[in-house]
Amino acid sequence: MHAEFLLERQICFRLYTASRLIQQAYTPMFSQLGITYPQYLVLMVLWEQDSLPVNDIAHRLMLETNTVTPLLQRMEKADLLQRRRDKGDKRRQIVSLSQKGRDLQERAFALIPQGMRERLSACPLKADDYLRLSQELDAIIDTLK
Amino acid sequence: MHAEFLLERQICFRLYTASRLIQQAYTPMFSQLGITYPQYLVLMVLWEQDSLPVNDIAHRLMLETNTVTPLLQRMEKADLLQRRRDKGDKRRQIVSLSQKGRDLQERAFALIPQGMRERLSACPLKADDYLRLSQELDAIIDTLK
DNA sequence: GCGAATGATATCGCGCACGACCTAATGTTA
DNA sequence: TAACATTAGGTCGTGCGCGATATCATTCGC
Repeated sequence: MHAEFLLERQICFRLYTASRLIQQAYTPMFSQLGITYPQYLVLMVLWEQDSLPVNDIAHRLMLETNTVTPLLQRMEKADLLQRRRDKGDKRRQIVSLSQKGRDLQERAFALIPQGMRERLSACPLKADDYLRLSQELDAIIDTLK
Repeated sequence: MHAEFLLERQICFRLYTASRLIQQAYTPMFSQLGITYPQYLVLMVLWEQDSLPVNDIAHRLMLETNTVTPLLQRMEKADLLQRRRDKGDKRRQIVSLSQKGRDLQERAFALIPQGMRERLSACPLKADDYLRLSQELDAIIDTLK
């Protein structure tokens, strides 16, 4: 078996697996909030800046609009946000948080970081390691995007 | 905004994004082979050891059988493998590569590692960085699994 | 000012992931 | 060996991701 064949499996398979397991670790917390991980990402964007067009949300999450549109539709049905046509440019849909969506921020603050810290407390990585890891992932992301 | 709220987003969002972008980078190569990334992972397992029960494949990929079963069914329909009942334990399905599945290994050897090396050639990370990255991802995976 | 190009969003189809639940075969134990 | 627990695998429903394509508003070139 070619060595690089295995190495290539190492990085890609580990990224894929780590990403899945992190999402699984989040799931119980999100269930309490009545949302999913991608929905949480959308909320993070809107908590930082409300009333954005679909494209802006998609770009910030590096997702396609054909992923984000149905996501937003489900979130609108769950009364987490509203969508309305831009008066100036009628192609645009402006997405804004509902009161329920805004209220979720505090509950998420209380649950998520604490929950993840506990879930990862047995992990030997230190703050420095996480920082370098972030930067290395950014390098990969910048290369591929 | 709480610092740890952002940090937590850093790691998890980056893992999620890097994993997606890597899969996107693979997609054109897999299209040439007529498979998908998860199907490639199954093939990697079977190329290493053929004729495994469903559970073994699921465990090696850290997936649930309710993910793997439909995956294997699609692969069987595509004539990449066969499934047959174990004579000894009739609960078990033994999964074996077809000739087409075996033949794919060489074509994958020729395409995938080379293709990914080119795709990531602009990435500043060196061999050492990838090795440490692998180990750090393993630490996260071991903690969460 | 009008047709073509561009841009923003939506729709459709397919293949994962996974929680919840089901079925059948095998083990286990009294 | 009858009763119960466990194990292997499967079905179903839902929510992503994303390639391909459609729709409609805006802008651009002439």
